[in-house]
Amino acid sequence: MRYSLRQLEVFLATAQEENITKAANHLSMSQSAASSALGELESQFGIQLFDRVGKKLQLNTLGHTVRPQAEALLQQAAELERTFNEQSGGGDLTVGATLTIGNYLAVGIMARYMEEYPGDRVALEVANTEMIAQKVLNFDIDIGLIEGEFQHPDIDVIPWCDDELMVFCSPEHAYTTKAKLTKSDLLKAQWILREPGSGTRQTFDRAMHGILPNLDVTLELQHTEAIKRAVEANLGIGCLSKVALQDAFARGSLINLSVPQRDFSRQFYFILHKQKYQSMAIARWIELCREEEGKC
DNA sequence: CTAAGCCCTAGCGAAAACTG
DNA sequence: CAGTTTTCGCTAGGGCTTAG
Repeated sequence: MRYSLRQLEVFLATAQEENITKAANHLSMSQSAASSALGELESQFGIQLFDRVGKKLQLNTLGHTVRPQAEALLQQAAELERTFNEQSGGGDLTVGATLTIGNYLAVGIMARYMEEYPGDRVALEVANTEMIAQKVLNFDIDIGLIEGEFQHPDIDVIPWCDDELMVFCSPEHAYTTKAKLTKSDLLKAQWILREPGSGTRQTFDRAMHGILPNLDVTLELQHTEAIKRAVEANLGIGCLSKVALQDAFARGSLINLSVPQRDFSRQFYFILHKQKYQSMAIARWIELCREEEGKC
């Protein structure tokens, strides 16, 4: 073997940081050792994996090509190591999720995962779809959980479960007496919604096709809990995913309103880097998500 | 089979070289 | 000049070879 796993670690850390010093810190080694490990790997095969542009190390075409393979190889090596250690658990996992999924679904799944594999850590990063996808592409996270459509040539998008937005109001609101809301009810209402660009808002806008510009949006908030509080205070009516509302409906602090003529359905998806090695940890995580599907 | 010696590799710190 | 990478000399540890 003309290269070592350590050299690959240095290569990947450098690819991620675009900086040998930071990569060395990341790996808890001296900068010179990292530099020589990378230099060794390149000189061993007479290749260059980075373009040295001034002070920056930028991944070149060859570097981009081998990065996913190196990533996969190290993942497998880590798994093999775990097997040697007779810890047949899942392994550490970094999950990215959008706000709704992160707050209402992912935490429960994390708890089950960590209960199953007490030694393993799961890190959860909550961000918008765009950020999650970027982190998947950069191998920063192992798997992304997103709401709404997404497409990228390097990303596999796998449907997870169906979701639905629900319109709701406070128990004191005049609409609680209505069996169903009509178009004019929707137009007369004061809306409290998620901010534009969020997956929830995308679905809402799509559902309100035709009357969207005429809706009275009084408040746009980035947090689902804040929206629920505002609606509870009877500042207007809201529209959020059913997973965020089940508790409040059960308690009676919020009331579900029927809007039969509008399609509020959507889907949650897994997103994975096409070239990333599918570790046992990822496979188990997906399994647990599928088992949790009933709660969506 | 074991122990001693040799060699190789990875890592470190310091200094040089390079760039913006 | 400051920040970063590369190079150099040195050390420690591990693995391989060989003599007994």
